[in-house]
Amino acid sequence: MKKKSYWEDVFEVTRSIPVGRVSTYGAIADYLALGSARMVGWALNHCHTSEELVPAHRVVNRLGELSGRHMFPTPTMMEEELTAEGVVVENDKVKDFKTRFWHPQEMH
DNA sequence: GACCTGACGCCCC
DNA sequence: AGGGGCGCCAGGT
Repeated sequence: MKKKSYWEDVFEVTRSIPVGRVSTYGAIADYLALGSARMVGWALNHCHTSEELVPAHRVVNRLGELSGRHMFPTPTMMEEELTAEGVVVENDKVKDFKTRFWHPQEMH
């Protein structure tokens, strides 16, 4: 069976996140049955290895916090991108995160 | 080959 | 409600 590297799956799911919506490491990990949300963060950390652009800024932790913002070229880039897409970011946290939350299950 | 760290999450106090 | 600790998988040193 052809088994793509799990980070490829993470990239695909991440790219499937609609504009203006956000997802969480835990949701993606649960959807892909990775068993650990850390693997999602780790995979996105190497998202630059993928030739396809990965909207990693749409992935936040379970609290809706931009925990990965410090890993971007600039700490404010993640917030800028989200704001540009219509997502309100307040104090490094997604406003109305509960409403903005998108689960990979929805695309199926 | 062993130990430590990491873009996290859940349980307990 | 807030803070701290343990568990998770993989990679780097």
